[in-house]
Amino acid sequence: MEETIMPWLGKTGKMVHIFMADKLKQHGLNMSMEQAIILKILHEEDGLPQNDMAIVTNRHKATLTRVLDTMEKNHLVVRIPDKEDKRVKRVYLTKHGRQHLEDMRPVFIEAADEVQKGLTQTEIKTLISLLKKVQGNINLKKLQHKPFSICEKSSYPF
Amino acid sequence: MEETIMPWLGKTGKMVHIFMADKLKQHGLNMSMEQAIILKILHEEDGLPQNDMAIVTNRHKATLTRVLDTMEKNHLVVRIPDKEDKRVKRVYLTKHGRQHLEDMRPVFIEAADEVQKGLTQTEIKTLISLLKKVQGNINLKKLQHKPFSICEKSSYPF
DNA sequence: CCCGTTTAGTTGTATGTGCAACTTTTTATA
DNA sequence: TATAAAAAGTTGCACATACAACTAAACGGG
Repeated sequence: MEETIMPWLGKTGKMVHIFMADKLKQHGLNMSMEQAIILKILHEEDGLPQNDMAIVTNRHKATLTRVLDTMEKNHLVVRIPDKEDKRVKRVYLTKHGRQHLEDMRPVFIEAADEVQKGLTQTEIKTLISLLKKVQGNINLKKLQHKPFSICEKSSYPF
Repeated sequence: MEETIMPWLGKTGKMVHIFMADKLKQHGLNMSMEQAIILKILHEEDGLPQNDMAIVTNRHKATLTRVLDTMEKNHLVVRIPDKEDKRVKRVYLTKHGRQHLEDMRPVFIEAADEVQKGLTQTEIKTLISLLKKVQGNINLKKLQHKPFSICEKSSYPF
């Protein structure tokens, strides 16, 4: 009666995050989930401006600055200034970053199988549909200054 | 066909977190979601050992140490050594912490209404049921050394 | 009862996170 | 066109997070 979805969404999301981060480590992939997400975003659309990446990943632009600092230090991505707009820096995958993404793929497929164990295809579709509905209700004005179609992307690897 | 629930769980959880944190700030409540969660846990069972709190909240015990440092500094909780087991510190709500919890209640109720807008009672029940099923599949060995019934608690305010 | 193992909690280190304040560049408007 | 406003990115700061290594206490098998 009184129960809301809030605690379940929050806790499940956190559990998935920890579970995936642990999977990466178990497979010897020295990479945080945050970095994995960024690799995946760039795999779908290389050369995004940092600000767009912040919106897609629901992170503050200052956070992106520092995560990208680390990733650039580790040669996973490169920042290249835009020629049209000198304020913008576009982020590109390196060959090294592409390789890491490839190495992660089987890990995430295995993880998804494990998490979805016992769920029917119908249940999976229902769950995704309900989560989409919830996302539609959440208006994050602070992060999403512009109505980007990009905002609807999944921002999670595989 | 190929689509998995992973990205939706991850992104929705993150969006809910940001949304709630922003709500707290909008209402002038100077408190992180992490601290709000801890207040709620203690409201349900005061005097938990730190290690149990780490398990309930899916956080590393070292993380708990530092969040509790901040909260104790702000007089929201107190740590009291257990008399039976001198290793254990039990955490209790202060009157100030209880007041903050009371102040947060209407904010979270408002937030839940907003997030659940357009969902029927049946859909809400279905969503929660599916999320429970998913949680059952996720075995976080690293954090949950012992089989605590407490692990199944919601660990999210209201 | 002793000694190795386990458990609770803390600390060092590195990264992730958000906010405010800042610089540089672009855009809008008077 | 000049100037104000907005936008992209960075930096200082405070807090959150995980892991490894540590201390202290409890446990357990001889």
